[in-house]
Amino acid sequence: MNIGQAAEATGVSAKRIRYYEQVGLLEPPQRSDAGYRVYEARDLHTLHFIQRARRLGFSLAQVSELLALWHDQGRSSGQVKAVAMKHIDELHSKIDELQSMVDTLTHLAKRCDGGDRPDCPILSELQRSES
Amino acid sequence: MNIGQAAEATGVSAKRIRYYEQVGLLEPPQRSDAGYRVYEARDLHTLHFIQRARRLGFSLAQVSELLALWHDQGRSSGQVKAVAMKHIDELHSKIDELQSMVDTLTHLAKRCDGGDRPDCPILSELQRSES
DNA sequence: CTAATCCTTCCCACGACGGGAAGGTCAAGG
DNA sequence: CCTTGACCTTCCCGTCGTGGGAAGGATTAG
Repeated sequence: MNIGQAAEATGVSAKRIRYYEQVGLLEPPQRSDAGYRVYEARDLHTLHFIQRARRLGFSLAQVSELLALWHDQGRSSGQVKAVAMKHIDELHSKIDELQSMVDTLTHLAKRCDGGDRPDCPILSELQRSES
Repeated sequence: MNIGQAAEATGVSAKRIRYYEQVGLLEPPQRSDAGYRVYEARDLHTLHFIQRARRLGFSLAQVSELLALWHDQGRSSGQVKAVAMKHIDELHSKIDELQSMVDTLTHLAKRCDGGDRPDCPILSELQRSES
């Protein structure tokens, strides 16, 4: 199976597959006589795994940890859970940060009439001279 | 006022100030005989403005729009509000995306006992073979 | 035989900076 | 007057996770 077919089968672009190989997430696959990458079923499994972890927002570094744990028969579920919990914390922080931006902006936008006149509390807030 | 003092005064690093100038957010300031950038009060106002807009999560492109509106005497508050509302929408989308990751992960983490045994629903979910 | 479609490696770009090198400038103190 | 240290300048590289595209070889279908 060539890279294009692997991409088709997994929904991971050929570009990304090569990148994952380059950064060490994916084992370098067999090569055909012409130098084409040849993928096996287990490579597709790994790609699916990476794809799902990425959709859950894990960084490639975290995906790398998860892959290592996946392959490690001696892992404990506690190790996996720790990676997940840390990620959940990061997501919560990010959400809180974005939510506070939304709160401030929504408050300002409400006070902005949105008409043709130039007066705008949003700009007033941005140009305020105090901290 | 040199760049270091402007940085000190506004909390925007000298690196960032130069970068904002490079990408056209900030007017190139006067230069001293030796080629040092010399900042005036209005440059500091602009830096404060940029700083606040960045804290609200606007991209530099959006900050650029806001600065243009700020300087445009003929603007309407509706134009400003439109930029803000678009940004609020983007923030909401991002929050929803992150929240759905949190929901999935929290659900999985709850079912993972976190002990020493290797069985882990998080890994099981990631390696699932169906879509 | 040729044309289309694959594949390869390579470099460039994004956004929004930070780090650090190499070199010029300025102010204070000996 | 000279040195030292703190400042400033430009320049290039790295981040993170890709996408785009060029140049060139391989394969396949007609």
